[in-house]
Amino acid sequence: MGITKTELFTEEQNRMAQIAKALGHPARIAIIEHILKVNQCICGDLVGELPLAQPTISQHLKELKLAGLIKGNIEGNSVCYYIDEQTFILLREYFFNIVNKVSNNNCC
Amino acid sequence: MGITKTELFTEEQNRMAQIAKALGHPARIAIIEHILKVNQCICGDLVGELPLAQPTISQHLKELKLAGLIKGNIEGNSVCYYIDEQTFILLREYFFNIVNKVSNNNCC
DNA sequence: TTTTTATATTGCAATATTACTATAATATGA
DNA sequence: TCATATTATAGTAATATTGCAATATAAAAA
Repeated sequence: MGITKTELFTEEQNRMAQIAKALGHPARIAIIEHILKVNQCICGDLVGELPLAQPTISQHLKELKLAGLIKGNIEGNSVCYYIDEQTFILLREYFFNIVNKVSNNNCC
Repeated sequence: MGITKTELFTEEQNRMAQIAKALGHPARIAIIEHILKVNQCICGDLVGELPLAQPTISQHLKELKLAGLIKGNIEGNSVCYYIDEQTFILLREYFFNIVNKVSNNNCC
């Protein structure tokens, strides 16, 4: 099939999966980490930084943006990409709560 | 192509992408959340809990285990799955650091 | 206006993922 | 031993992802 049965899960579960999926590629992790390092950047910077073709990087940026991990501001003929802090706060909280919960458990 | 060029990225980037990818499906998020709720469970519990067939759930469990998000102990003829805390601590730290870094930035 | 610069989109081929049925493997209980 | 219970694996079909070349779009510079 190859199709995910999203209708069978909660909105929150689908949202978290969407975010995680967007981070589920090393190029997209590398993009996030580069933006973190330089604060903000344009697609061309990443083309110089990563060993991938421009259309490939543009596509990865699109997916990161769609999942809400980055935002883009048009500045002249280029686009300034930067981190969407809110989404990473959500991730921080999510895993903070999980670790908290697990620490209180005793297991098999 | 459909093939990820893992050799072009660092070990850490590939590792983080691997973990995120494993969480990038609502069924696997649902599995993690169910294990968190009941502390530990066997595959059969999840078959009763999620609207997916047994082999599908078994496959998802395998991927979660491979990525190091859960562990499994054989107990008789069933397998007891539970959260691998260390990996979630890694995730907590990763996003904690990102939010910290972003908060200190001022952006476009 | 024409050219250059920067990014996005389209179309494609190779590969990966998802979910299932059927079946295998393994341990437990009668 | 034979049947049952539990999980895993193999095989398959439908769909998604990845990465690129070619091209389109749009703003800036000449």
